[in-house]
Amino acid sequence: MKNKVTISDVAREANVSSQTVSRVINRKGEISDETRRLVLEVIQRLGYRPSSIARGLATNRTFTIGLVVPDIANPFFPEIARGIEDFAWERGYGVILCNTVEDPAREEAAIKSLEDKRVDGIIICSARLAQPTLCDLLQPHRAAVLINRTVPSQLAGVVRVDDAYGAGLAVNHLLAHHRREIGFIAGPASSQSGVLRAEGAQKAMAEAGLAIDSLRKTECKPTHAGGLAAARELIAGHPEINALLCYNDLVAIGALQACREMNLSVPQDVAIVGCDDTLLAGLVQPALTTVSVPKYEIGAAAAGMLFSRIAGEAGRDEIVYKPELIVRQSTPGCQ
Amino acid sequence: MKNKVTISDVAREANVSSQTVSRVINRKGEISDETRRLVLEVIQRLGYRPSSIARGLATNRTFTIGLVVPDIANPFFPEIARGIEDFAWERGYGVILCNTVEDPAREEAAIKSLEDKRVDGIIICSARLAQPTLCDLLQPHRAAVLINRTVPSQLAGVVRVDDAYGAGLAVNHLLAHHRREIGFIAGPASSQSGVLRAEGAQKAMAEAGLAIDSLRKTECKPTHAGGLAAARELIAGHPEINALLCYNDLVAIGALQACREMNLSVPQDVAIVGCDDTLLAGLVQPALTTVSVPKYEIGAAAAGMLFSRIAGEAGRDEIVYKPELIVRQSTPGCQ
DNA sequence: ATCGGTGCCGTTACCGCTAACATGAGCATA
DNA sequence: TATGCTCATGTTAGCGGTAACGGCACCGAT
Repeated sequence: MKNKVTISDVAREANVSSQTVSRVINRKGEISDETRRLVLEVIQRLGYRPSSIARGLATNRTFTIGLVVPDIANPFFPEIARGIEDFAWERGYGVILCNTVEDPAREEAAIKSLEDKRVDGIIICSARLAQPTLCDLLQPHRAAVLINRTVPSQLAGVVRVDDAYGAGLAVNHLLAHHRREIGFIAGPASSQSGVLRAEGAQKAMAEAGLAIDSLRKTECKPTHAGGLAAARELIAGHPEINALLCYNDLVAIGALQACREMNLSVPQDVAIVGCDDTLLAGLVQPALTTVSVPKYEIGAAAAGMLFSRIAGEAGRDEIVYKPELIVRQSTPGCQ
Repeated sequence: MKNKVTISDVAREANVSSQTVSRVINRKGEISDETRRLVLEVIQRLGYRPSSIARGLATNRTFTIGLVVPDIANPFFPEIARGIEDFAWERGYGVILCNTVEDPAREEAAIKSLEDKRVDGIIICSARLAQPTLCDLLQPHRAAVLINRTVPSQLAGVVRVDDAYGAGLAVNHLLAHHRREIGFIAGPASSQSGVLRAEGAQKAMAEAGLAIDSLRKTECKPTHAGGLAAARELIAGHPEINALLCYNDLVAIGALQACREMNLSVPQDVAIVGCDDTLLAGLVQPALTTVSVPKYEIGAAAAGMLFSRIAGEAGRDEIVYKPELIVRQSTPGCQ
């Protein structure tokens, strides 16, 4: 690596002050065409690239945002990340990616480390931290947006899916096909989405005149393996179950596998509903009925909201997407 | 956002010089226990967090690396990204993620923007740029590692899969089951992996005494849709085809769908082999025979190599993983 | 008494850039 | 001629840290 060309090198070579060079780069203030051309030529010739870190120190802006996700290998998140990154890229922003691997300590450390890096804002997907901790961590950031997690709006904007509604859609679909013994594999207890979906499901059950505790519920890791284990256990404990509502598609696919192992056919013996409509859902056999959410759009919306907040503009501080039920082969009613 | 606490604030409050505070933070030089305790207490009390950007300017190190991938939404990359991020995280490094969306101009711009951000090193997955351009872009970086792309070793380390070998495995498997009319859906022409796999496949064909041009080859985007379109076309043009070797699992799943549309049964009429062994491969129906590569390990190895190069240590500058053929239901021979 | 070491800490200068103010030329106006 | 404006550029002083060096007290050895 050669020594980097600095702005003073350019200034010296072009025989102007470095302030003039700075003005040319940032298109600020008045510059004669002649000087501008000269400076640009020298920049080109020397291959000068301004240090965004020095600039960041001087301006207190880094043109970088932080993105915190539980696990980018979970197919729910890459599309969101794409939505965010595309939006940010167009505006000249970079994105620092942090995985928390479902570990609250790492989540906390990640948010702090982004603070150290002086990012202009952060987006946290599916935060798992307790509310007071989360608020404390959000506080020092210039701007923040949460995805699928709520928090007082002066601390962060929120982009979320109406999880309760989505769960209601799924439950009503199952009830309509006479599946009343519904098991709910709820994902991590720390997931707000999981909690809201449980509430939505229970509400739908209640509205159908069923006892609220008629929903068999269990927790699990939001992975294929987690779903497999949870489904085995839930079905073993409640053999009457004829439908499973799952935290996400991965969990649902784990449940699918559990059914296969137990010689239960899907959807005849057990109907299965996933969540998120990831690529997987349409590809497994039987194809998964799932509650679909617009992942890329959520990412883009979150980025948009973050930039508004960075700019200090007052805008909407909550965007709610209505999910949609995609009926496929893992539940009855698919023609 | 409150004003950030600076090192001078801490110094003033603790009644020492900021240099002393710096020494405490960085565990450099000799500090009396008493002073250390005092300083740490003040840091704690004031909630001081050193600005890594100011530090970066002073030390010329940012503790940040760049990661360039074609598309994080392609299931091949998130696991690699996880391998990299985990490794980096443990060493106190952050990762800036850039998607190129298969656009060479964006790839180029991304590599330059990472240079501007003064990352300590970059990892580029599946670079699609032409060799001279790529080399020019690598040059100014302190350290670089490429995944599945080769380049002179003083410019970058390389972690790759032996693609030719993997393609050979797949072809030999097909030939062993009397599939000689093999179509190859090669992915983007700019993908070095695609090119190497084609060579490996052709070599295996030749070794079996078949004409080298007996491999029907076509290009496509590395996506589900790309595979679907390419398979339709290839099969329509060559109805004798009884096996398809695909660029990756997504493409293979597209091909699977094309076969379904054309009423060709898999594997009886057409055998299909994917590549990468992503989560999808085991979940689709029929489950996909695929050439498996250790994605997480590749990511971790690339990060390890990058840190060695950042530290200026001479180490191995090429690591090659041998892929493995996972036989599932989309080809004959799965019991 | 002098010297050299070492433990502890402060001072100064700079990293590469920009904000804010200063300067000076040229020109129209009073 | 003096005044005030605009335009184009230079100068100064940081942003928040660290590197490099310097200073001083205290100690044992000569």
